[in-house]
Amino acid sequence: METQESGDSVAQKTKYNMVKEQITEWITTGQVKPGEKIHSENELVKMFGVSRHTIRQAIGDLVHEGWLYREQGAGTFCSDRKTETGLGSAGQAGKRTKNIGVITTYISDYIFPSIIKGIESYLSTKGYSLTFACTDNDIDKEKQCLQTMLASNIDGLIVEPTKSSNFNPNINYYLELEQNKIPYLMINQFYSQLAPPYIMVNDEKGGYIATEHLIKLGHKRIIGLFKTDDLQGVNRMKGFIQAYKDHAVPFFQDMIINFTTEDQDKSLEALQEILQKEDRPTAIVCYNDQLAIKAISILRTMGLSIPNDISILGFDDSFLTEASEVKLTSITHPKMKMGEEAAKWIVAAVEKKSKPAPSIVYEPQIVVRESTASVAVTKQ
Amino acid sequence: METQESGDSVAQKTKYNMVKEQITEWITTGQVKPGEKIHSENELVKMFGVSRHTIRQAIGDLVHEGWLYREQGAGTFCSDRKTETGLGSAGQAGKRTKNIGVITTYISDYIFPSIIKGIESYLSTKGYSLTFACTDNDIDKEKQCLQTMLASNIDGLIVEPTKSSNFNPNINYYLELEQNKIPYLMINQFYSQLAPPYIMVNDEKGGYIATEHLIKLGHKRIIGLFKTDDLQGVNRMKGFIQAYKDHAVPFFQDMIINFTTEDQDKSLEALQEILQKEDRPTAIVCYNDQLAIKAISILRTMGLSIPNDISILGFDDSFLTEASEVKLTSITHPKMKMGEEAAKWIVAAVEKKSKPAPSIVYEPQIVVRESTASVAVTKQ
DNA sequence: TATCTATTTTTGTACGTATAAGTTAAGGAT
DNA sequence: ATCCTTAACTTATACGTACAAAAATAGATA
Repeated sequence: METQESGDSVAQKTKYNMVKEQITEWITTGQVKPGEKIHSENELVKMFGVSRHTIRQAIGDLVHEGWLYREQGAGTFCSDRKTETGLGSAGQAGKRTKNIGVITTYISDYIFPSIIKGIESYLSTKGYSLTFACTDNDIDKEKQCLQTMLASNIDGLIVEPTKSSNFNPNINYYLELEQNKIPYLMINQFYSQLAPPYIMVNDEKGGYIATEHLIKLGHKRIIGLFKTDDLQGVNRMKGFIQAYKDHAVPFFQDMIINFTTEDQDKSLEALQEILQKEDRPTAIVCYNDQLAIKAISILRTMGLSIPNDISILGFDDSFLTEASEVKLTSITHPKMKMGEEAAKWIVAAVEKKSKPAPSIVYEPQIVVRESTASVAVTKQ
Repeated sequence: METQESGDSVAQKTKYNMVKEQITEWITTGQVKPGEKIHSENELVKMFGVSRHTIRQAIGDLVHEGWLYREQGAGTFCSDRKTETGLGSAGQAGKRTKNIGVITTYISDYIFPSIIKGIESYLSTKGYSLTFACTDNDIDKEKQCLQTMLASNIDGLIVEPTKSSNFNPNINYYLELEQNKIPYLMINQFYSQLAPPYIMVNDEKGGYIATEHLIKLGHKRIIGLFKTDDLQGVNRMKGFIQAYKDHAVPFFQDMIINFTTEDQDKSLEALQEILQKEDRPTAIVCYNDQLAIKAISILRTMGLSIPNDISILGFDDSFLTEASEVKLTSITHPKMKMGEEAAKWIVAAVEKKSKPAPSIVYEPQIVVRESTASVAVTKQ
């Protein structure tokens, strides 16, 4: 054996160390840039004339040291490891909390539990814990939530924006997150002032296909109930109006009833009034299933039958669509899947600081059940 | 239909992950203390019946995560990574996280969002953050949740026990909490092996008054559907039987249909069978509103009218009681209030370590709606 | 007793093989 | 052109083997 001297703080002359040195050289000399793919394991096996096991050991080390990251089935990539050069060697000292914050507008409401379940189920498989807060759609409470999140040491944040259609006074907290290099992701809606990464549903299209469905069934007087303090409601309303336009159905301003978090009940009163008029509408598009269920309850007390007298349609395709006797036609929302993908996104952003990972927009679909029918059946 | 599945994957069931879990368990439960040597690789090979490669992969991961360190020729040792958690209680330099952990069995299910909302709303007023995890009523996942909680620095823990009627193998984690002077509180149910502080509903009384209500309406053949893997279901069943006894109504064993988390659907099939018999029951007591709604759906398909042909009754007085066309008679559950009081209790326990603060038992009440009626109206 | 030596134990490096699981891209059907 | 299936590619897991290097142990010797 001849490996005696060699001064050695230069890392022992093991094969896997030589591979490591070569790969780090590629990175430090810029031959491989952040985000770029390096050679596959099999290629490296041939290049270095060593076994795959040795290559994997080298790459595994470099992943732990922050030089590279791997994606099963895709390849091994160079990471943008400028942030934590110190932590890599320090090791122990770094507080590896593995903690993701989640802020939603509501919790007890019907689709949020599914979203959170999706987030939680993914995070738990990755050993992350989930710190949760909700704003009750109140911007003061959002500020408080953001402060709490910043005080605890979260590695990433998933936010559902509060009152996204209004100006948001808490933008500076999000900028603070950016400064601290804490990635964040918005779901369902986003603050246009920020241009953040987001995962959401194409709500405008949802509103469009919902309304189009009714128009194609022959309806001409369709009422829309929309929430206007978040972008989901505003976008659904946009699609609603667009469908009217595209199909050349006469549209009047009083076919839309707007409401906000604070005056939700008044919208139902307004609906009741309109239904008592002479030429009452033949269909209703509701902001979501929850509102639709309430509307159905009112329709019942008024002695109107669904869908014979009037068609009604909700959003989010929640379990409520099946709870009522008349199964509710609705527009899909990924819910749990959205939660999972949001969690996946944020973990990826936390672990490999380089990857931008694009925003996601889900295309909604209509699920036709019993609550909508052709206007032909009704008296018209 | 509802896209439920796919939520599981308990940290992926790879062999090396199982080895990792076992070793981290030794550490978190204090069976191996910092500086102590763990079993050698060859011993672990025999213990787990896996190859040395697999053992090395598991240990390698744990070394990178900071749980262990290795010394060639000497062995593998537990590292003293308690620097952070230890400091937390010591209070040095005051990084008061003010963090409360919450573990529930479910999240998307109907009453849990309300409980969590109650907890969150109180904690936020006190400046605490909430770290959340759920077990899906699976003891393996409960173990994982407890590990994650112990790894992050929580000041207190609120737990809804998983499968509380069975023996629980994770007791040692709760004992570890006690050793670390981290207060915890159980809600809805509790592990009798532990005698912990708890906040729950008198479920036996709930089962009793529910059944008594039906008996007083003249029903004599009342079916009970109860979940038997948690104490809530078992206690409700106890009350059910007691009511039969006290009112001297003939009781037969086949008047009870039992089910567990895993075979919930079979109970509904069993119900359907019984309903097709000659002397079919005139009333049904359901474990909770969720099950009652499903049962109602079955009754509808069988052409049975509620409450004329059959009375039905649920538990928890959830929003589901109002969602259906026939409003559901149910037994109250404090839900959000329970969450608030649990949060209040745990914050008090964290801030003034002296106060024991007694356990709380809520007395349930019956809310009579339209789904139960006197047997006189029916044919009998 | 103290010290050196040989043996054993334990981790480290390195090779081989096989199968599973995820991603991507090409090709075919609609 | 669009959607779906298939195949090829890539990483992930898991089994096996062998030998090297460092430390601990036991035994022999001074």
